[in-house]
Amino acid sequence: MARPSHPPNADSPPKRPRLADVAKMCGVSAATVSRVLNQDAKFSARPEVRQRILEAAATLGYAPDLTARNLIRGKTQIIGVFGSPEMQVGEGINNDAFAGIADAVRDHDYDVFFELTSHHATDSSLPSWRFDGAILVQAPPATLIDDLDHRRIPYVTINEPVGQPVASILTDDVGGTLLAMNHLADLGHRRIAYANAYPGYFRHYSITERHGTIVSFCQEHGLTLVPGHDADFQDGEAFLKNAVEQHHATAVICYDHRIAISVLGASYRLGIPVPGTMSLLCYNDLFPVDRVYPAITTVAVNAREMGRRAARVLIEIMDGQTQPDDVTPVRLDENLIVRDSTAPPPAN
Amino acid sequence: MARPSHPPNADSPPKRPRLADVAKMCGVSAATVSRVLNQDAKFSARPEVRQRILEAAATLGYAPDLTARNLIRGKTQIIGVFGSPEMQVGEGINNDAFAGIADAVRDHDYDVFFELTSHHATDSSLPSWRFDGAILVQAPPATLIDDLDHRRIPYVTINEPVGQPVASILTDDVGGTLLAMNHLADLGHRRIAYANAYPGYFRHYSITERHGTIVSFCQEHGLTLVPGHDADFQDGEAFLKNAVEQHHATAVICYDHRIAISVLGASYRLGIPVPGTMSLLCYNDLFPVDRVYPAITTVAVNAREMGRRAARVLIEIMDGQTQPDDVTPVRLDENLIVRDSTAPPPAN
DNA sequence: CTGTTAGCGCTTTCAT
DNA sequence: ATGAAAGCGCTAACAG
Repeated sequence: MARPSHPPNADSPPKRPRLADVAKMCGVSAATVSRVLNQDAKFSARPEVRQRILEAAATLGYAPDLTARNLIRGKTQIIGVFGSPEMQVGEGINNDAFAGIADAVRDHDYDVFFELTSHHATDSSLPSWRFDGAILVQAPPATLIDDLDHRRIPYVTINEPVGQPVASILTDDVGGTLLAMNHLADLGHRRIAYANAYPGYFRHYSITERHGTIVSFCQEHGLTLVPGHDADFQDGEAFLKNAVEQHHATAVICYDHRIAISVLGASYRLGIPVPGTMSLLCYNDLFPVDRVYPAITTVAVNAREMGRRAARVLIEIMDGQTQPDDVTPVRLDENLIVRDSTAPPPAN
Repeated sequence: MARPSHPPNADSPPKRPRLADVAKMCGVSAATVSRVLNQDAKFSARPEVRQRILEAAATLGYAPDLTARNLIRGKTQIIGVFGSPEMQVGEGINNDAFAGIADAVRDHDYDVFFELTSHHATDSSLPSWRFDGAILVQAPPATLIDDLDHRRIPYVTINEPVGQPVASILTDDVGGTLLAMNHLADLGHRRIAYANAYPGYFRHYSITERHGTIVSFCQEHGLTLVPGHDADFQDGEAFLKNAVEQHHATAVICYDHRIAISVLGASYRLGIPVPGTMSLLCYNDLFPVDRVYPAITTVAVNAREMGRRAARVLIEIMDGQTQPDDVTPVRLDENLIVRDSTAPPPAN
């Protein structure tokens, strides 16, 4: 049983109505229809004609072909958002960054699209699309960057210093790490462990920045960074057996919230009280760090603000309000949010 | 230090090179350039000419204007993905659904874009763009659906039965709920509590389906569903005080993983052993249900497969391989994943 | 092998 | 107040 509107042997392939169809139906020219439908300001049509056009358009179900409109206008009013091929939209801070982009764009006449299919079988990296601007979230493929440069499409980068963007928004991981380390040092911790990134994580400057800052802080302040800090994170229990049981760390810093949750789960399995025996702290103030028990102290990356800033700068440039003279990389502060998982080390 | 490529006082606004520019530079026609650059199969150019064209294009930094190409080809090869205005891309099962869409599209000549800015200040709901097809993930605004119908753009819906899609992919919440209930009943639970959705959640058919199925299962099997099951979820501790401490439920089902995490955290604060005193079970097999302690038993919605199926069907229809005769709503099975948070009720 | 020509569907002067 | 006409940049017949 076929749908009435779509007979299988359709003599008339359901073709979308054109501007000319509406014009013909009303006995006016296409130009007039265009002007009426676009509510052209400096133009008034006879009410009777206007009415006829509106009705005809509705009857036919006319909708303009945006491809044609974009061609003649020379722009699409679309901002493309791109990430690395491995990137998950819901992963880590990305979701917040997107929300920030949406915040900034809300009152402007732009649409924002995120590409879901980063890696293509096809050769060309840019999609069959024309963007007026782009936002790059975390290391997109080099070919994409080349393509953007090539096509003279302005772009800003979030959380990744690549290409020749018109602006670049980063987060101050060094500063955030210092907040965390000072917090632990102030509490009296002297033996620290660091649960580094998962091996599967794509390389990111935050990995080296966080680790490097922790290492140097410990050196400068005479703290002990127990072995294992430079290995990829594999498993919560193995990590704690080494770091806490064997090397007596009293505080564990995790590269991100996911690792922290795994470590916290492992602490229960091994019977290590948190924060009694071991304090726990991680980067990324994301679900579910504030809902687990104990709630986890975190270094918060303000990803939403990063998204906002990025989109705002890009829009200013696209609207011609700003010249992309120099790329001034913005570094946003990170915050320390102290919760229940950090406390002074055990007395013994 | 200004960028060499972008002198601040540019007399020549950096205009993108056109096909004609390349043609002129090579002393050939635009058509020839087009054919060479598009690697037209049934066409061979003199190697010398081809070489000249390639070089000229590279020199000028030529990239085709996709808007024009799309106009003449009459299609964009783009699939748009839309969600409700409130929807977060990283929220719940969305991320998996997107991954599934990407899976399916990978080997096809389509690009997929997700709209990040659902609610516009402008009147028109569809962006200034032309899609060849669309995938709707969770109740998009009615105006969008009208627009799609209007523009004769085929679309499929995921997890939301709306509009007149060419296909519709749903999940079998009734079946999943029965798996969960039977599991608890088999373990010997007789007093069940249900932590329903947060008030902020946008309405979704799963809310009524899950709740309704639990209610009727309890009735039919003589189980007690303790009070509070029809109220919005507010707070883990308040919920447990009522459900477990006051009404002696031995098992708690949560509408989703987020609520389950809150309830689990509250169980620690209130000193209620899980699963010793109270079993815990939730929908959505998402981070971090398998990493917390105890790992949570879940009803898994296969969102990735939903995304795959949706995209696959849509592509088949867009490629003309399938006629959208009747919309046969697909209902995908849910799975029960038993972990450590469910056990027989206490003996007393 | 390659150039010429005719549009794709719409917007926008320039006339009337 | 409205129509005619000229493209936007590219591609695809159709010639040669």
